[in-house]
Amino acid sequence: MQHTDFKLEKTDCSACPIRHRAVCARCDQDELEQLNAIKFYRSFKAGETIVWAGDDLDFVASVVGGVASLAQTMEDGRRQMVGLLLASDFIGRPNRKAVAYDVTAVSDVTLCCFRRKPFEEMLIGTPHISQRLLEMTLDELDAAREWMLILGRKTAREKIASFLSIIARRETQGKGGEVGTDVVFELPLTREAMADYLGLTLETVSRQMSGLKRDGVIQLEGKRRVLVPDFSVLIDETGDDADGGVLF
Amino acid sequence: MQHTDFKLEKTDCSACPIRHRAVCARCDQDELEQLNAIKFYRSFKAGETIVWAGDDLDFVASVVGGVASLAQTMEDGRRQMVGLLLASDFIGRPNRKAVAYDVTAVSDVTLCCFRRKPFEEMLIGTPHISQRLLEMTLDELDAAREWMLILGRKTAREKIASFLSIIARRETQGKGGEVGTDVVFELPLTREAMADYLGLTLETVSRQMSGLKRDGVIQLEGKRRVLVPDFSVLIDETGDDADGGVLF
DNA sequence: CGCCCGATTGACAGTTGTCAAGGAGCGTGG
DNA sequence: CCACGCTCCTTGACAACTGTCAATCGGGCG
Repeated sequence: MQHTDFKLEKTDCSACPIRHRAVCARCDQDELEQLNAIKFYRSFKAGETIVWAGDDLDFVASVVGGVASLAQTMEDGRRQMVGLLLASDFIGRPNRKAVAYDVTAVSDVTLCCFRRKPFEEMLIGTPHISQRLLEMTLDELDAAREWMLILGRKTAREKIASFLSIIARRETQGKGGEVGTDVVFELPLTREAMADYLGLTLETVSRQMSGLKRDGVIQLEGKRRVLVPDFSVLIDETGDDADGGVLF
Repeated sequence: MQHTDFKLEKTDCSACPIRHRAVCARCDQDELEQLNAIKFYRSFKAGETIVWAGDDLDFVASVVGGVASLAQTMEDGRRQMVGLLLASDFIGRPNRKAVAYDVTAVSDVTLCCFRRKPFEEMLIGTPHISQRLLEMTLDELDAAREWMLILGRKTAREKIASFLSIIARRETQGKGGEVGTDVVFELPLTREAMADYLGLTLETVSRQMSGLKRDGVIQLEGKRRVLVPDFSVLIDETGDDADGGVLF
């Protein structure tokens, strides 16, 4: 999956596509140069594991492009995704080398990695970074809590509708979201990964996708491209309050 | 439920039972005095709502004693707990007055509240607080992710066993955890609240509790007091790896 | 062309939810 | 002092949703 033409060799932050959203969002020129000195890029192919749960990670990183996941696996193979990392999201926990979850490249992924030790030292003296990191962590916590409602209380159909609306919002943000226009987006996950995200089996995911298609809530172009004729209908299917915020 | 004899009038942080674990854990004497100037105590009776989702909260707070919950409710009444706040846990999000979830006193609760505005200002210039808050938020995020595995992939019986082991760990930590000794603890939640925590119905919770009791995994003294004759048997029932860390 | 991976669909089973009845503990008031 | 009512909990019968197992489909690639 081609996510970007960002060059690994290029190290100038000012050209970085996530410059204004990542952990470095509030940094000034001087701070960017400090970060620049401790950073390096790494890429992973779709399906590759970035780190296994329990292993040490010598860096922390921002996702520059592509999609990665955090997941836990039980002894008997049951799997639950616990984080879906898109562009600008942060990987790794400061002051703790050992990672708690398997980190996997869902699509081809490029990371902007910061060597752990100097990053942790910088964190102490650079409020622009630590404040931004706190804010991002609080956002992730909120997202995790929305996700918990989905996992604990929603029906399979509501889970799928919720997932589609979450992806639609993320993928189309920034792009012109004209009211009344069809919403079209690409699913970044296979049916199996969707199942891991939603606490379902891939068969149930497939059936519910077919059901939403049969009922005209969505249309499919191929397996991955989704078209939503009326977004409010999709929202109704999520089970959430209709007034849960402005659309786009 | 009597959780503490901590006096609301007493304002000296050095006598505070959560002094070394809360958001103020790393503060020096001077910083404590600054916090002291902007703090006040509030108490809530079991069952009382502290704030409703969507309302504004003019303070942030630490739980001094008792148990509170964060929960979301769907239009049709389905409810999912998304946070269980015990002593030293933090309530409220800096720089955002509106709360996202219903905050409820599960037992009688005492809060140490900081007026929002001055706390937010202090956060900027006091790394001891912001660093501790980041650490606590990361811990909460990890807890939320463990919880997501429980909600998404575990059976009803595994959910109950997982919940019991989580509570046992929290309630008995600090107390002498002699290996081989029976573990005894008090459930802070009703069956219905456990159901909201675990994404089950209260009937299923009740049935699984009875099942674990029938199979000798736990014993019940009354409805709320639980005795675990062999903690490793309980761990087996959670479905987690046995080597998931040292007990206690 | 044939293989392989991901996706779809069907038949059936099993876990959990729903609806309903009843029990246990506790405080209140006659 | 005991009956009553209340809340919380337990248990049963049945239904429904989702999982399991299995067969098949379709597109991409060697």
